[in-house]
Amino acid sequence: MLRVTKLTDYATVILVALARAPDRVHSSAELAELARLEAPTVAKVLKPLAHAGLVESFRGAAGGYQLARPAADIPLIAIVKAIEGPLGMTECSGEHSSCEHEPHCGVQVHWRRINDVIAEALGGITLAQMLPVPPARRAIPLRLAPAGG
Amino acid sequence: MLRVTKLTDYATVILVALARAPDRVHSSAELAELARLEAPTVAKVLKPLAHAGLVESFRGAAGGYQLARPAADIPLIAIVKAIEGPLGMTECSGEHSSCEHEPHCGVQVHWRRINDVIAEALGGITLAQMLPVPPARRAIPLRLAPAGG
DNA sequence: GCAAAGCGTACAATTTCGGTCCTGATTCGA
DNA sequence: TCGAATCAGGACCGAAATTGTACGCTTTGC
Repeated sequence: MLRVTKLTDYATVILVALARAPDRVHSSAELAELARLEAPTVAKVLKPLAHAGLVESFRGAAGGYQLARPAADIPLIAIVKAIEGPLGMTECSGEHSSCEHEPHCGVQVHWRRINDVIAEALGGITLAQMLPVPPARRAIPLRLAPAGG
Repeated sequence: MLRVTKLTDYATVILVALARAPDRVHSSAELAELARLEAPTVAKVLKPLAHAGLVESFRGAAGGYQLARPAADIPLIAIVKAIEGPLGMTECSGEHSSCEHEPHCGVQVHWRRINDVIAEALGGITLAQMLPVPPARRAIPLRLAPAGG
């Protein structure tokens, strides 16, 4: 387990589709086709993404969505946070804990550090690194290190 | 979100309690008191922990549980796996994926790598690091400052 | 004014999680 | 041998989150 939700998974697929044509505006219906997902589901995912400022939305006829920033400037942690809210490995590792066991728990401070470790790991991966590699360049090993290295 | 379940959280608390007296056998009722949890819940957590070989169980009267290994040899990833099963950030990042979108998904290979990064992060933390005070130095009063580096 | 497209909300179905209980199996002591 | 203590394994139920869908409203372009 320890998994992200399907919505977060979908979000990455949709954002990858957007990142492959960053200059165009895609309607949610078009994105649904590209990502092979149901249109209402795509719309549902795009809303929090727009709220978080990861994509830009254009209303009205010929409207749609577009990446708000270059894919290399969108870390994975931002996507996860946009869909699932702030990272919190346990009840008490978030901002304000409501755990009654806190006084005699003794592990919450450690979970907070683990939280940071995970966040750091997710922050080191950008959307650009999720893009499919062109077949001609597939021989180059994938790396999780920040882009530019 | 991206959180572990409460059961996993409980498991760390219970294991910490065991680690503070590694030589003694604790009944589940005793552990429930130490961890301030309900006895049935503690029993439920201990079962998969014993299955995973993290704790040793002794049946019969005067039976109970004991750490199977030193706390320093129990990485956090083992606890998470024992309670929640194999790590899988997404549907398709596990061993065998059942995701129908896989052919045109293009991100599953990246999620697998992310999976590894998280596993590595969780593997670098041991139960010993979750202890409030090293057992050997229990006589020393609790201090907020780091103990000598 | 009309159509296209996003926005917001609400709702039902499914799954998972959290917690409890019950019935056996095993070991120790009288 | 009998009984008590304790773990083992499973079943069960309620609560919550996830998932997917639908409806009505607002904005924009022609």
